[in-house]
Amino acid sequence: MSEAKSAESRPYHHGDLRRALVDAARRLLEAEGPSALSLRAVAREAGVSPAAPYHHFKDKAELLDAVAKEGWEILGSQMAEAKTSAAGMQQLTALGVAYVCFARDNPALYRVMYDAARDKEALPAEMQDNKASAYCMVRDTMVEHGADPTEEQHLELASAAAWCGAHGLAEMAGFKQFDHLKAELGGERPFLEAVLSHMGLFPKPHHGC
Amino acid sequence: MSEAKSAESRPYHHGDLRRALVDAARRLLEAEGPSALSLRAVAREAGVSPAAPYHHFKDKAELLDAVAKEGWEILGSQMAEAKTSAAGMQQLTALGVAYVCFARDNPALYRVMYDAARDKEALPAEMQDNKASAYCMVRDTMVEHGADPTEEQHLELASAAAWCGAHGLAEMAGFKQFDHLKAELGGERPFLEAVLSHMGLFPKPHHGC
DNA sequence: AAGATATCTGTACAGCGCTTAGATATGAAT
DNA sequence: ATTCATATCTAAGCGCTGTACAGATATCTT
Repeated sequence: MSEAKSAESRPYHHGDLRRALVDAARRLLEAEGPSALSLRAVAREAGVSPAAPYHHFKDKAELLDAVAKEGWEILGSQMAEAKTSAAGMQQLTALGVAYVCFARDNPALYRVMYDAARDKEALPAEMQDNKASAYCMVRDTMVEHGADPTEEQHLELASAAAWCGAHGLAEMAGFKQFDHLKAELGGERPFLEAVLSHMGLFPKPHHGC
Repeated sequence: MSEAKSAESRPYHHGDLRRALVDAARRLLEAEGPSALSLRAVAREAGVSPAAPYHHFKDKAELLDAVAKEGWEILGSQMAEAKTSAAGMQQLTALGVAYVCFARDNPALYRVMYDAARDKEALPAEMQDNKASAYCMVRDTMVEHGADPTEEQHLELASAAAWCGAHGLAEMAGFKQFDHLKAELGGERPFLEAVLSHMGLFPKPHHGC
């Protein structure tokens, strides 16, 4: 777990402590969960004093923002990859599956991503970009496959609804209490796809019924 | 804000400190938000020493569990009331609206309710009861209005999907970043109902399309 | 009246986020 | 090469947190 360049001589100036801190944070996050993510623990993991991070981040929240930003980046790229590996209308389903799978496979990171968005008037610019690009992929894919791009309001509504549904499912998928349901429905992927499909969001983004 | 029976003589034994602590916690939660909910602050608000709560709760999490349990209780009763004030298929919509409205009007409490459920193998029995009763209302209402009660799997799926959708929407409704969308769609209720209805969950819980 | 028990206080400890003052290394200008 | 401004780090410390423990005080049982 520990970095610190194996005890001996780390130069006084780290080189790229900012990067090292974000990496340390993600390492801790994966290993110990979100509750272990204290600024001091991150500094420890990176092998520096507890005050060092304050030269690279205004406070703890700003460090977590940097972690969250990388999360949105990864999620975006995974969604993009999922989209190319499907065709036609199923691209939307693929996006939804990719979204929820990401949340399931990186529960701690996923929580940091949304915690960073809570109680904030606006997101830091770079994080907003990464998040928006993931969000727009849903919208764009809807347009590419039948949705009317001139019906702006309906399009926004459909995207928002899809996003809400995916997020809700993503959160529930992380709850142990849903395990019995997942089991009943035969494994996680079927559960996931079943709910997504039942939501009627991804396979049928058009109006009417 | 402060309790403490107005400075002078509170008897050494409180009478019902457990109740007082939960009330103090909910008061703090509403006034200062979830981040202000420290055990010490709750004890202060109730006018007792920082160690006193440990005679009524094993740790902080158990106090929050008690708060969360009351949250599920309130949510359940509000959903029940909403159901009676609607008829036919619209009862499901009413349930969804009531759910999301509760989350919007009690964002801090809503967060405590779900935080208490995170990373737990199983919920404390009483909380589980309150939560399950809210969950079952959705299921029951579906059965009352057209869903086939013998198709157990599909029913579970529909309920789970509805729950996921409502939770996702509830969370998003609490995010400031969605304000512009809400505004565009003309106020919060229309946004809420529009998304719920678009999700196709509540108004049409039956199969097929 | 006396003792067992439940409830509360006081004190303490380690860990937290964050601030400040001072040490050390780097890069630019001379 | 020397000097100096600046960037980056450490050490120490403040007030907060959750929690443990010993002892005080009230209530209950007999």
